[in-house]
Amino acid sequence: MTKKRTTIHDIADKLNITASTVSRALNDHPKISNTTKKLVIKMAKELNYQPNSLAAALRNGRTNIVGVIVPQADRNFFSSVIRGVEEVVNKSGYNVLICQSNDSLEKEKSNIKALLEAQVDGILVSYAKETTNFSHYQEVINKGIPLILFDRQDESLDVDAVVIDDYLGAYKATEHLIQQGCKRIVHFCGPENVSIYRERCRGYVEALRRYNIEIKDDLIIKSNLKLEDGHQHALDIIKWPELPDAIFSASDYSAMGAMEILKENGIIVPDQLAVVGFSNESFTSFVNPGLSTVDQHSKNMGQHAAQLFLNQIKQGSSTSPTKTVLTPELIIRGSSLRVKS
Amino acid sequence: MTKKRTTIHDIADKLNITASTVSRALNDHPKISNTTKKLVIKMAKELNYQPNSLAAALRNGRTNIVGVIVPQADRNFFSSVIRGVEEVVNKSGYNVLICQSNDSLEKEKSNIKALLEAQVDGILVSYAKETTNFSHYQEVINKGIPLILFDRQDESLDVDAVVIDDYLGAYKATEHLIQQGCKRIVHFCGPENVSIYRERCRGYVEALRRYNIEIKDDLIIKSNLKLEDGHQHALDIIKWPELPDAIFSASDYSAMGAMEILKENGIIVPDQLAVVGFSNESFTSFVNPGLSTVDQHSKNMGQHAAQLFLNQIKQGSSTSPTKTVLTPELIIRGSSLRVKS
DNA sequence: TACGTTCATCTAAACGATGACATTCTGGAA
DNA sequence: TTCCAGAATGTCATCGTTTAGATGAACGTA
Repeated sequence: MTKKRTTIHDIADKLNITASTVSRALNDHPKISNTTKKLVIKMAKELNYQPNSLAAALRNGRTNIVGVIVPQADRNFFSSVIRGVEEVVNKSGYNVLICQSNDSLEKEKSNIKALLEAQVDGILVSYAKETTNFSHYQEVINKGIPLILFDRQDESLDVDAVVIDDYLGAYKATEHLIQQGCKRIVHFCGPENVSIYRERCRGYVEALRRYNIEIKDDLIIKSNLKLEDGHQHALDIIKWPELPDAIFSASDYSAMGAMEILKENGIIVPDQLAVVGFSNESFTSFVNPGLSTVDQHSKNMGQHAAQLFLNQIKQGSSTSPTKTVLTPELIIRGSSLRVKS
Repeated sequence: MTKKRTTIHDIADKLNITASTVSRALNDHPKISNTTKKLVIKMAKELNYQPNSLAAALRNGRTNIVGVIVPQADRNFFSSVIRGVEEVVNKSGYNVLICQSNDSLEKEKSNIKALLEAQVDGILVSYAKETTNFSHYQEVINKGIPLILFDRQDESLDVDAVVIDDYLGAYKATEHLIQQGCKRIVHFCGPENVSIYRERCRGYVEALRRYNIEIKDDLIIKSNLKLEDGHQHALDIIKWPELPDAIFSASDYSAMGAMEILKENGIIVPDQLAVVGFSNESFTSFVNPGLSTVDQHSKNMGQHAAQLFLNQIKQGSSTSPTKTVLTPELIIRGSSLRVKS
């Protein structure tokens, strides 16, 4: 049935040498003669030898696995980040272990636990919306395992991070709406504990201020930013005595949800009410009108995060954490483009 | 800096017992007295003991990791399957290692290699569109590692599989179009080496036959089924001397691509041309008109696949492979619903 | 008292790869 | 011939956990 796997000992026996020589030959150690190396490699092929990475990992404390925790892998943004990470770390011989937190703190904790137990060599995280307490990360740091945050980061944690300039993205989006003639702009604002949402809100507020538009608290709607939240907010909004003339949502999903309800109720987007989302999810280009949004250069972010990890591995724990900020890009589509008249 | 991790030996020393007793106590071995167990567990907590799963894995040949290979993790269908798998296997103490093949045979091979090297306890795969040769799977089987195929399977491989009844899904979709009065129905047909696409094509053909509609080869368009392919096909179609009255696409993406071009060219969906896709991607409900499609009960499929894996683990390699077939569900939206007149 | 049982624990050998250190061998310099 | 340097390989302990088999203590029984 299950054949016993070949080990370096089997190879050694066949060639009348020792396992350590085989090990060194396979690792291209300089002190092993070329003839031996060739013999070993040939025999390894012949016996269909597959290294047991567990044994190696146990011995030298490195698994060559990096763990990535994302809220949801089926978001275009996160899956692109993951692809970026893979691209970079694969080249250095690492594999990627993906976990989903479903935006739940509990799941995130258990993910961290699983990754630590699997002895990954590093952990890249975009934390859950629910996460407000970071003690579980402290354990990662204490263990000396490289930790890199991407997209969602926290100032209280002194670790490497890659983020986009959410402030700038939101500023650009809001400015664009203002330039389209909008004055009463609603903002769907995400959970306060997540810094990206605080920043997006700040960008929104700042743009209004710069253009001398009054900031009204009741135009800022706290939201969980899911599709259904968008539905609900839009249902509320259409009951207001005076309709706003734009929505800037911190997420494409809630923006989409709002658009659906608006359409159902005969409110014309963008003429009566312009909409801008955030993330450049793939569906934003499918819908009609196309949903204006902010692209986050996701793959780039993944590559950056991976590079930070590799740097940490090389240099040991770096002196001071590196915070990389990428510049987002405003993508203008039909949902916010008012016909000049 | 990096503190040395506590091992069972540390616990043993503190309590003046041996490591083997500690190991057994932690594993709730029946021959260990309750008092010792309690002491060990208490001390383990005190020293913040975290088992080294690598060592355990090396010793007993099981890693408690299952590998899942999907073409693309950001497809709603696949990410739901993954969630289903996770749900089931987590309960039995397994973790899930996700790999993406990007529909490339080479990447798929390297994924398999990586999973084997990581010594996963089982592999669940939906193979790449490019995959026509299954020798890399043979190695998995030879090693005695449980292999389960989902969604995309191959009859030549004698392994457990969970699929939906693609034939039935396609039949229902085509029948629905016929009942809406369509007679010239185009089919976007995926690569022949992938059985699900063969089956979908068969369902399409059979429905036409049953309703005595002539099957015309030039209405069956071979496609890679991406968004861009849909664009291209639609561009071709609108140049035909006689427009078809419906498209049944084996994928939501190519269906979407076609809809975009049709709209741009002023062709009204569904009145002039009805469209049905396949997979129930999340965007299908966002677009206008909503895209009719076939739901594949993805989470259910993941749960089933995971269960098959667990069964194999329990029973050793099963006598004869189990093929589970789930029933798909036709979801009718605006893109295929013609107003009765 | 001698002996078998049972229970709780200990001993020691794995699992497979690695690397510091020890050993052997070769050729060349003194 | 002797000695040494350096190249190539061997020895052996180690990573942390698990487990078959050995050991020993406590108890009951004849």
